[in-house]
Amino acid sequence: MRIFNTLTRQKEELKTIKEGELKMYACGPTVYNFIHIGNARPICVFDVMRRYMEYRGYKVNFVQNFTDIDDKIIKRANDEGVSYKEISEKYIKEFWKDAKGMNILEATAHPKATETIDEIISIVEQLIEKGYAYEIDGDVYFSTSKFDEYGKLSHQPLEDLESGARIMVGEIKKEPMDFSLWKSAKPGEPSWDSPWGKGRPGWHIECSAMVRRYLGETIDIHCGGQDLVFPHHENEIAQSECCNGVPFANYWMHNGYINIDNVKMSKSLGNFFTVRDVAEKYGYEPIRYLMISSHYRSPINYSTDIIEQCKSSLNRLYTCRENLDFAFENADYNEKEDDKEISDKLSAYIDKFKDAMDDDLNTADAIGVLFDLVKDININIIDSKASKVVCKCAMEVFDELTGVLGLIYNRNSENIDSEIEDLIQARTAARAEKNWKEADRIRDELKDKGIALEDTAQGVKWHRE
RNA sequence: GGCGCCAUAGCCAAGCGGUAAGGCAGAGGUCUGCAAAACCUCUACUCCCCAGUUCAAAUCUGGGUGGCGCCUCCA
Repeated sequence: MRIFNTLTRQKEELKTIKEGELKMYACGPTVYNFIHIGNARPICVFDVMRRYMEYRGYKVNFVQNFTDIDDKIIKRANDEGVSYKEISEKYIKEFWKDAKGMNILEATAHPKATETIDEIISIVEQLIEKGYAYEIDGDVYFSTSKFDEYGKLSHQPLEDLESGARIMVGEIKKEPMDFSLWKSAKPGEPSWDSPWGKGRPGWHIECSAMVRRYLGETIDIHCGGQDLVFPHHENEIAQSECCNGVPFANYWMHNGYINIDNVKMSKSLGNFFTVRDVAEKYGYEPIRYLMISSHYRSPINYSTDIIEQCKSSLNRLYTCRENLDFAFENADYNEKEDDKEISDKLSAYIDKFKDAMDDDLNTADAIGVLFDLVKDININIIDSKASKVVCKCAMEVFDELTGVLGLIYNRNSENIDSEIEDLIQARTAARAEKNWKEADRIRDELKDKGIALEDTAQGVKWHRE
């Protein structure tokens, strides 16, 4: 497998530290609001990465954090007159509702910043001890000029970064690019005891601490959105490598943005759509589909048009899978002469799929393979009355590939109500009598109940809309 | 100013040196009592423009044009 490494700006063969094992970390959301679809991108993309690596036989140790203490959370808590914890817990719960909706698998661990305070303090102490950090009135800063390699991820020398640096009001630090490791508590703010008095962690240090605690000093892949390259990931490297004296992450994967009218979607710009709102209108499945329908490093321009197209595309996949079930039920058990030939042909799609995924997680190409498979299934299985053996094989290949992408997960497998069953039977009877008017009336009635019917040579097929 | 990215049909999107995948939408047809689904055919002589390299370029090089991002919290 080759992946594009932001550190070297090229595609590299992925070699994990320990053969057959993968340690990956992805920066998670700051939980002060519902997630927007820009946040959904890394969540979906790296979920696919994790699924694919597991599919390829890796034991994946995947950690994704929650930033549950931060200026924005505190502000929101103050605005609503509740504790910061009420805010963070509420939005972690909402996060999971959306994540489950998008078929995101739980990572190995989902640590919270506030539960990693001791590890954070330990790293800050070590950084001060080694001369990389300094304390001023209860605040602790990292001294960027002490780390020669600062800027290696964003490929920007420190001097260039400095020219654009700003100093926030109230910050007292030695140099403009120095960043906060520990913030002293202002009156009324939540705080933790530390060697520098009461305070709370800076943003960047959390990830360094959670990586070290849950994955160790060096990990295989660190993932996140492109907007985290600088300063967040740059700072994580500085902290971790200065503290631990070993490389922090061997590979860095960064996903592209979701744009609105070609402009980056972000909470600060206010041009965002929450996952919840989009899901309520179109369902969660098209959101996931959208995220993996183009290469993870390319920008995606979001619009209602696009999400509707995704929904239609997904329908083709769902229909195929349903037809496959129907074909299997109605197939005869007898094996046929060309069964093996068809099965081998179907299996060939797996290799094509892997080729696409091995090339820097080319999910767009992989989806293309999936649609080729669908066409093949439609022609050679569903329309050709294939044997049960072949139907089964097609189902396995289909489920295997869609499973890696996490697609096709909300299938209606629940039993049909007896009332609806009666209606379908009544309609079948009407059709037998060529009473088309009554048959169509029942079909319309079922449609109103959300049940769509299809008359096939093998009988009536139904699905929920 | 520094560092990058992108430009492929009406829309979305692969391809990254060997003669334009796939999906959505649209048109016609097959099947059907009518539908639906599926299938078949059609929909980019060409990949923003101009040079160059090459037997061969959407793919490489140079120069334009247009759009975007990071350098401030952000996925």
